[in-house]
Amino acid sequence: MNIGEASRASGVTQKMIRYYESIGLIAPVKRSANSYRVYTENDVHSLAFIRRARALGFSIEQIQKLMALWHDKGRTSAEVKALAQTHVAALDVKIAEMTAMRQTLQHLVACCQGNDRPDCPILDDLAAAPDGKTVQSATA
Amino acid sequence: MNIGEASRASGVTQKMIRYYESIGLIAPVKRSANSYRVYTENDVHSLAFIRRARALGFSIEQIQKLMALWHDKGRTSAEVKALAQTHVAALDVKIAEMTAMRQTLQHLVACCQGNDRPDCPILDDLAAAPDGKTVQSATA
DNA sequence: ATGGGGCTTCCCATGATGGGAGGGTCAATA
DNA sequence: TATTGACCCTCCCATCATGGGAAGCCCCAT
Repeated sequence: MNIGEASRASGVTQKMIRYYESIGLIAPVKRSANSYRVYTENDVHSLAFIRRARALGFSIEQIQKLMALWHDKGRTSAEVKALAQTHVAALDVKIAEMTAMRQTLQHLVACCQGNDRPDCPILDDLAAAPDGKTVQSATA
Repeated sequence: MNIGEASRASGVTQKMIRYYESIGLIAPVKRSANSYRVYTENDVHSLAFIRRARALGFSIEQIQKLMALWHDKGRTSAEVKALAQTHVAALDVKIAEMTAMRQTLQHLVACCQGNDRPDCPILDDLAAAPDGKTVQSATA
C-alpha cells in the first residue's frame, strides 16, 4: 500500500512516517517504480506501535529501544519494565512541577479580586522584591 | 551595569537576555561606547519579573501581555486574573494528559513480571491489535 | 605587551511536528 | 485523448525556549 493508506491504517501522519524513516526509527521501505513508498501490514503494525508509545509520552529515543526489545526474542521483561519505570518517574517529575505551578498560580488567582481596580496580587507577586518566596517555591 | 552583572542579579542567562531583547520582549537597552549593553536596576527588575513568570509556566507571549498590564496604570485586575486563569486551565489540561499517561503506564508496569522471561504486557499493549483500548484511553 | 575574562554578533542544534512550494504520477472522466 | 483531481516525491522553513560555540573586539592587571 502507499503512504496515504499506511497513514490512515496506522494513525500516523504521512509527514511523521517520512520523518521516522529519515531519522532511522523505521527502516526505509521499498519503493515502487514511481519511487512511491510501499508499505506492508507489518510496517503498519510498527507504525501503530510507535503511535501508541508516543501517546504514552515515550520519546523517539525510548521508542527506538522499545522496538529493539520488541523484536528481540531474547529480551527479558525486566528490561522493558525498567524502561517504562524510568518514563513513569520522568512523568512524575513533570506532573509535580506543573502541579506546583498550578497551585502557586491558583493561590494568586484566588487572592485576586478580578474587578475594575488595578491592584493585583498576581502582578505584585511577579514583581516581588528579590526576597519574595512565592514563585521560588514553585520552581524549587 | 553590564550584561553579566544583570544576569547574576536577575537570574536570567545572558543568552536569554539577548534573546528577549531580540524578540522585543524587552526594549533594547542603551549601549556604552564599546557597544556593551548597559542595564539599570529597573531593567533587572523586569528581567526578574520575566524569570518568575516563566517559572510559573507562562509563555513568552503571555508574559508580553503581563508586562503590558504591569506597566499599564489603567489596567483592571480582572484582565490579569483572566490571563492567569487561562494559564491555570492550560496547566490543568496538561496535567490531566500526563496523569492519564502515567496511570496507563503504571498499570502496565504493575502487570509486568519484570523477570528474565520475554513475556511482557507492556510490549503486548503497544503491539496491541487495532481494537485495543488501553492506550487509546490514555489519549482520549 | 600579554593574558584572561568579558562582551559582541552570527550560526547551529534541540524534539516532534506542521506547512507549503514545486514538481512528478496515476486513474478516471469528459 | 486531454484534462482534472488526487496522490506522491523532496526540500526548506517555522514552531518554542534555550544552549553551545566560533570569531573577534575590549578592557584591565600584571
